[in-house]
Amino acid sequence: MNRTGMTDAAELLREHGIKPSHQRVLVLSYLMTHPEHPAADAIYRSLLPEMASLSKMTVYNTLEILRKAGLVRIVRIGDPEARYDVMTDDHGHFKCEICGGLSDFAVDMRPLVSDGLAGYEIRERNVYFKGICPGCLENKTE
Amino acid sequence: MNRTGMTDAAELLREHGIKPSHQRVLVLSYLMTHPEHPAADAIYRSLLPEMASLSKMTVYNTLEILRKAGLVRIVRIGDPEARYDVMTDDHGHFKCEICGGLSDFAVDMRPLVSDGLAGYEIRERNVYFKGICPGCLENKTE
DNA sequence: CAATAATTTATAATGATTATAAAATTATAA
DNA sequence: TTATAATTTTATAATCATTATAAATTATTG
Repeated sequence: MNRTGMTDAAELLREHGIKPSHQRVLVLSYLMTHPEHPAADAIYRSLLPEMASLSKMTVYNTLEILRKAGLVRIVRIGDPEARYDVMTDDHGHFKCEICGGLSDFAVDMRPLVSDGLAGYEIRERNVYFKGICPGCLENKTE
Repeated sequence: MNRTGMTDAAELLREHGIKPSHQRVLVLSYLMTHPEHPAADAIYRSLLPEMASLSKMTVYNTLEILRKAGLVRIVRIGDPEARYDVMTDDHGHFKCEICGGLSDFAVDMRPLVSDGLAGYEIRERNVYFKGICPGCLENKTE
């Protein structure tokens, strides 16, 4: 056991039956330490300095493996590109329509379960709001 | 005033300052009468028999105009393609991971507003669940 | 009707993602 | 260890929804 993001990620991969290759550990630990929900391309570009041989295809492959294992979730709000979110407790996403920024907010999803879904097997609950973030609101009034 | 979907759509467009061209009325009334949240291409293909000259570009243009006017909302869950939803009261979307079907369910979004969003201007609230619909659950156990 | 603006259309371009297969790495067995 | 097989990574090309552009059509106004 170790306190660095790196080995935590490796352990997490092993726990989910995924071989912790160098590239996979890089991708997962990047997601674990970057809460801004990066897109595949952003992850790729950020890791390139650390690993020049990295291919974007590997990033896509890894993200798909992580998604299937339930370790990450895809956040798709408005933009054409998918953004990735390490699975933690239920939380909502706020997308600013001006700066495009994506932030988390706490949300209790239990009261959402409605009678309209009797007979459905719910596997994932997502909440996202759109609007304007405090920073952009400030710029508008200036 | 008239009871057909057609003229209702035309009126709705006028109320929102959008000139109700034949193609725009077709697209909007199609959305109003088809609750399955069709994608742009599905709308296009469905309307082609009615209007052979229709271009897919017009469908995209119209959907963007409707979205800007707040008449429709984009639903993007998992798939690469956007699906469109006429704006009604707040409701959630359930996406079946097996058949891909999209259905609505009632949801009260008011209790969702969390203290974490103080200072944010919320313009749109979305809730979507993923899982397996009753039909696909039945097929699995057979 | 003529002139101008708005809308629609056809076509090409973009860009994120996926498919494919070759190369490299890692695991397995002799 | 060495050969072989399996897995993973990589490079390249293909796909597909969407957007850009500009020409053609339609509507509007003087």
